[in-house]
Amino acid sequence: MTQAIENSINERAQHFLKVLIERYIRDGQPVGSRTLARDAGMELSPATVRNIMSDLEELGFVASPHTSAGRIPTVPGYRLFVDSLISLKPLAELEINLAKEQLGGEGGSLTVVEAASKLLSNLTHMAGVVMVPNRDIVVVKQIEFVALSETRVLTVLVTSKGEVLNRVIETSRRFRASELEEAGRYLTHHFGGQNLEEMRRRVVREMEEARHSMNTLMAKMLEMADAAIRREERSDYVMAGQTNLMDFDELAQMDRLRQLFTAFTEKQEILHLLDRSMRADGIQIFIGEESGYDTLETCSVITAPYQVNDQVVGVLGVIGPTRMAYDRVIPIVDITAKLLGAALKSL
Amino acid sequence: MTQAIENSINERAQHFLKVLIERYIRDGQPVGSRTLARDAGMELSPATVRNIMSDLEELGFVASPHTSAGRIPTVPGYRLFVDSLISLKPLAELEINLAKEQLGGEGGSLTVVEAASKLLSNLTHMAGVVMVPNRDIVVVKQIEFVALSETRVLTVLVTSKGEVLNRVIETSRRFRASELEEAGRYLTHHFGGQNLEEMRRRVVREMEEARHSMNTLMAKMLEMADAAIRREERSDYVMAGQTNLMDFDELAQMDRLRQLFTAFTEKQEILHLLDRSMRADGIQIFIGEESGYDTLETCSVITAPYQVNDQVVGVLGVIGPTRMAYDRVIPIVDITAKLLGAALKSL
DNA sequence: CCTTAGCACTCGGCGCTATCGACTGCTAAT
DNA sequence: ATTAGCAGTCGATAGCGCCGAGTGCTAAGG
Repeated sequence: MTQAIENSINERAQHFLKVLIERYIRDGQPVGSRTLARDAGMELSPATVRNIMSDLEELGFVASPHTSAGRIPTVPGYRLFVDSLISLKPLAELEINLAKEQLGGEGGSLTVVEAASKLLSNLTHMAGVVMVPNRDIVVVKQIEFVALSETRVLTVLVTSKGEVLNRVIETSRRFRASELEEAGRYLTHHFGGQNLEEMRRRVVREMEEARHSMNTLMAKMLEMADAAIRREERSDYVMAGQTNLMDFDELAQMDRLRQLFTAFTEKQEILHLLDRSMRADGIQIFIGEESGYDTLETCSVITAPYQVNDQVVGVLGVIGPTRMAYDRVIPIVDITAKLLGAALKSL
Repeated sequence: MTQAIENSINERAQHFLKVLIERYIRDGQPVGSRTLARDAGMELSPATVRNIMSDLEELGFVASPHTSAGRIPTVPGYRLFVDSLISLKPLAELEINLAKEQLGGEGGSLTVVEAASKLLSNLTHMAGVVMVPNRDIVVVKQIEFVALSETRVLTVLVTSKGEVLNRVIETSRRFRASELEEAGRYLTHHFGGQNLEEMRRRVVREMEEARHSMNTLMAKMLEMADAAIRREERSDYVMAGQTNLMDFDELAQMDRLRQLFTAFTEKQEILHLLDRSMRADGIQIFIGEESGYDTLETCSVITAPYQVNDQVVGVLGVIGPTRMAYDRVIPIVDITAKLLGAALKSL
């Protein structure tokens, strides 16, 4: 289908579309036929360009804000651009080194995920976001129980990523330290190496069995483990540089901006989007309305999954105005994903 | 000093200042002599009011944006208002019940601190903020070490609030499980019941001693405990309703707004302010420039410490434009602080 | 048939002007 | 001390004309 459209538009028109979009991304103003004729590098008069523009408009790749203004790209225009016209700009040596440095060393108290998020926002001057691995991926390494008081037990789940999930649980009966210890050993042995999802399923099943066999200790322990898992059920993300978005004219209207920032704190919509693009492989680009969320109407989102040992463990990306320097941002997202994967592996 | 100024301004003028501020807070527009004469309820002509206004302006309590506009309150004007003129509006029964409800039950997955923050922002339509207890106050209850791998040990610090601070630490040598266990028991016995600050000091001292006595195990354990404490060195806050601030005209300029939101994510300035007001007792009000931070120039901050068992454990508050309904917000902050204290006690 | 010059037309942006309305400050009378 | 009256200030709004950028269309030329 896209093929059909692409065919219906000749080489020259595509070239003009490309130049137009590049120019618009730079200046942010509608591009007129005169400017375009000059920029395109072909010896064509503005009048001819006007005819081409008319065709492009007919096909829906460009539009004009009003009769006597130049043309600006539409969403399908951007789409065609990023899919087949764009020439990506490789990162400068300097930038790559900077990136490696920031993700490599134990950058102060920042986690590597936070560092990646900041890195994205710094390099792009937009908002950077990194989704942290969720329970489908996180593998349980160890389970411990620690008695806090007569009726309160702390459940500690240690994951393969060195993260620690903990939860305080009220219990109806009192446990001896040795009981807790044994339970921890048992569960670690039993569930170690499974991801949270698998573990959750097994725990539920065994809870059933334990109930029948009237093994109170084990039933209670399973219940506690279950509670600790539930807490981490939903995945989460780390964001940086939101305020960068305030500098873009296209987001200067308060209501838009407010919607956007509300979405950032509510998190669900963004999470859905990130989740979707984790399942797909490779770089994903959502331009304006394509994402399907009203709040992102005037924004584009560029994402890339990152992997450790050939397994996708999360996704990161950048959020900015539809009019963004795709040629620069795409490589940035791409490389950051690779570097983050490498950094995580080395942990 | 304040007394002197207050004396220099007679009862009637104060009344007019009060009415002016109330009116300005409602409408957001400069108040003219005609309106004020009507609102004040005294049988005085606009001309007389103008004379009074002139006096108030001379004293610096009001100012006019330009020659032919009415008057608006200055920071000293607001100060006098909140200090001695204001008539606080008690919360409606309904609102109090709502508040109790939201802070009482285990509101879903929200911590009570998050709930309080949201409550503040909902009731005031501004930004709510709750600072969580820091290491001066948090008391250590228990210390545990869990071996993760040959060279990595998880340090778990359990606090009196049921919070769990943990940190993964690289070690140079390998420990047996029994060693870790014993170390945990020893440290718990030794440092349990102390707050983080005390504990930190002792740990540092004992680290010195241990080094001399060449007790490697103990030295290493102390070092790990120290690392875990350091991580929690800085206090933190939870914020809600930041986006509410986008609706206020006085914050509609992007650069202001950006500064403000940057301050929210950077956190230090806000933390300083909150920290200051935790040391003071009772409700604190910072009007505009009074806070001492440029970013809060057009904002006011109202804070109240909250306590558990007669000991102040944290502080909460509201951030909004200088022109806010102080008469409503002050009681809201006050009551929320009390309710949060109560809610924490019941945990 | 594609390209191009020419031309009429559109429309946003800018600056200028006039008007209106809400105030003030001052003065003089009560 | 209070007040009416009055001149004056200033922001906000609307109207007007002009400029410039850019378009679409038409007709002529390669």
